[in-house]
Amino acid sequence: MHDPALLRRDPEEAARRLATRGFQFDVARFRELDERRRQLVRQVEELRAFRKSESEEIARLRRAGADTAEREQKVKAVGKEISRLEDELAVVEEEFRQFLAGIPNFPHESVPVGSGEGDNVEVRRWGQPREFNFTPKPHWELGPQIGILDLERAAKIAGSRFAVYWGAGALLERALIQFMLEVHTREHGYREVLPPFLTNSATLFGTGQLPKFAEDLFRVQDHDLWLIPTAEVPVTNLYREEILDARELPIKLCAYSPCFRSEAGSYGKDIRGIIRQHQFQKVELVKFTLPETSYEELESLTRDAEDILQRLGLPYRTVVLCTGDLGFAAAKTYDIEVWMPGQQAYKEISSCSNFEAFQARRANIRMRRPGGKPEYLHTLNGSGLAVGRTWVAVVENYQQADGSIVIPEALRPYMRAERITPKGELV
RNA sequence: GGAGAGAUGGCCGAGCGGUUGAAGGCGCACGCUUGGAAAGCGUGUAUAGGGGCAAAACCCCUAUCGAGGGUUCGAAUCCCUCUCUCUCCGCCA
Repeated sequence: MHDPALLRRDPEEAARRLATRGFQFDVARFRELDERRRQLVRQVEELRAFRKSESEEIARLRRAGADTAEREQKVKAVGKEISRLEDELAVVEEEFRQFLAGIPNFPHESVPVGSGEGDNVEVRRWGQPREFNFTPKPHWELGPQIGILDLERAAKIAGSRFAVYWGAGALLERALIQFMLEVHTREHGYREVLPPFLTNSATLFGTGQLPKFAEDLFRVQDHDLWLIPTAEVPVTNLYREEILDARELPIKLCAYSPCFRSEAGSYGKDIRGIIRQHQFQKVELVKFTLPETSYEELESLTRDAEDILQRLGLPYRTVVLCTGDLGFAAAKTYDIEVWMPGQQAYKEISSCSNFEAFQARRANIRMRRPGGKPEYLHTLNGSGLAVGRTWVAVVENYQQADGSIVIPEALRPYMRAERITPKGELV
């Protein structure tokens, strides 16, 4: 959500900035709604001021014993006019609100201009993809082969885009969650939080999923409740409608949660394996920061996510998304892509974004500096990391010719094993 | 799920349908006092929208006492609906 005053000051500039990300901002429509709204507000307020003073006058006259019937009639008529205008204003305000809510965030000036994925820019690369002396298998072959991943039974009990993990596969998932949370809480300074996995629609509005992207979500029947698509949603909204003490910023939170996505409109994409699921697990990093430090914090948040891959010895590259590939609420986003040898491709495993005040304004999250007025703070988040995809990366990168999987050093304390055998056993 | 009680400013807590945006207290800020501090005294201390302005300071207006609606010339105060919290009962991991 944008500040209407800012848009009013220079709508053409706003339109120009939004055009870089492929959004057409209707300047005339904005002007019309804004004008109309302010005009109605003025009228209503003038009438209310009149009614207020007249009512006080009536009270005075009554105490003095005078007849006030005539004045009362007059004020009554004004009251009718007020409610008529109020109804009209409510319609205009709702229209204005919806119009504003549908405008995506401005890209930050450092974001490369481009029209889509192809224009994203690689900013760094870490690790050498391993040389295999055999042809590495994709996880959807290796996993079922050694009995740690079962997509057929998942389809039976839930449908496509679900997975069942057996034995060492389930443990690997659990160990990854534990490992990530431990590193972020004990070494990167995040506070762990375990939020609800269902939220109401006001919460989803705050982070920008609603009203525009309802079709990407699962909704609970007969309740105002939705399955969260990411822990970003409940965690960012923890401080909705609150004013935080600026001296306590930055606030750094991390949260494990399952994530649920309908994946409507991604029918052809990633149909094999578990890269794109209706349900997956993720450890999320969320920050609340001062406006002047949010870009530094974006850098360190991205590094915190990358650190997990480095500790696991998984090669990756980091790209900055171009204006055309940016998500609705983001001003700048880094994607971290991990090397998947079975697919011979880098695959997104984390997305780290600075939303500046865009979410804060929607969710009304503010902070106050000592002695100052409330100001909107900046919100950021990133995956640290997507657990299911990390599972895939470990399986594909650490597979051996015989079908066994070497467990990365960093995970061994959590799995109490060094290897998953070709039969899916832990040794 | 059933019955009852409640929701007021950063916090606690008053509040006859009419100068109540809201008493009082606490907290906080500034000043006086002090060698310094405490105590004491004084002053101040919500947010949003609109207007005066192109802005800031400042001034004016309007709204807000859980949310929405209603009654009334006028609602924190009366009525209705909803949400949340607490207590008891039932059910349950």
